Amino acid sequence: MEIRPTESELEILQVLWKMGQATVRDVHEELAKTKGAGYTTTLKLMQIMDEKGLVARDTTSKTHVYRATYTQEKAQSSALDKILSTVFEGSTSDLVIQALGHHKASKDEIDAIKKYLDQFGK
Amino acid sequence: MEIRPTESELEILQVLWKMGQATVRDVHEELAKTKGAGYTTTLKLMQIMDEKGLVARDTTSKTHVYRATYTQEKAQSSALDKILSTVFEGSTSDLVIQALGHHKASKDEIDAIKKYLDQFGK
DNA sequence: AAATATCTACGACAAATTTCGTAAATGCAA
DNA sequence: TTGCATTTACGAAATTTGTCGTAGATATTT
Repeated sequence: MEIRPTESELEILQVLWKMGQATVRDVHEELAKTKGAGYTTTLKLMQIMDEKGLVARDTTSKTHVYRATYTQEKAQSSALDKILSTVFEGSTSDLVIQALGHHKASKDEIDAIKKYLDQFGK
Repeated sequence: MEIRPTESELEILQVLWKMGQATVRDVHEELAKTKGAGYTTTLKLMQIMDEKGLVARDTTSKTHVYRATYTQEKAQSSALDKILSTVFEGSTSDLVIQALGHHKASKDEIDAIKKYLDQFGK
C-alpha cells in the first residue's frame, strides 16, 4: 500500500526528522511556534501515524518516545515523483531548470550541481 | 489570496492544459481512462473551479467550454516552493541532485541542464 | 497520603473534499 | 411536435482530514 502522509502528518515528520527522537510534547511545542492546534490534536495525529507505520514509538515509559520510520529521503523521492507526473509532464530537465531559475541557487549550490553533472557526462 | 487547487482539481487542470479548451464531457472522458468517477462529479468540480477562478468558461452555448486560468507554470512554481520548504529544507541543490539521481534524465536532458548552468556561472 | 499535573486512549464533532442523484432546461431526432 | 439524449444547477450524502473534550492511568509535588 502506498502510505501518503497528509499535510499535517508531514509537519510532524519534519519535526521528527530534525529532532531524531521526540515526545508528543516536544513535537507539539515545536508546532505551536507557527500553528495553533491543541495538544491532544498532535497526540491523536501521532497515534494515527503510528498505526499507519509512518512513525514508531517506544512505550516502555509513560511518556512515549517517537521517531520517524518514513524517512526524509523517501518523502523527497515521493514528492518529486508526484510533481513530475502532475505538473512537469515527466520532464526532469524542466523541473530542474524551473527550480534553478525560480529559486535562486547560490554560487556554491550551482557548483555542487555542476560537479554532480560532470560525474555523469562521462 | 492563495488559491490552491485540490488533488482532484489538479487532475482536471492537467487535462485542460493538454487540450487547451474542453467541455465537461471532454474532461470526464479523459479522466475516465484512469479513474471511476461519475459525470456529474466532474461537472460539479469544474463549476467549483470556476467559482474559485481556477478556470474560466464560455457559457454562450448550452455546452460550456472551459479553459484553465491557473497556468501550468504557476502550478510548477507553487509545487516547487512547497516541496522545497517541506522536504528539502530549502536547499535547491539537494532537490536538483535528487531529481537528477532518482529519475534518470536522458543525455539530452542533462545537456540541456548543463547548457543552462553555463549561462549562469558567468 | 492527598492534591496536582501530565500523559494516553478514544469517541465524537467540525471542516474540507469528493461523490452522486434528481430536476429543469436545451437541443436533436424521429 | 413529440420524445429522447445531453447538459447544467444544486442539494445532499459520503469520505477524508483535522480538531477537541473527557476519562482514566501514571507520575510529581506538597
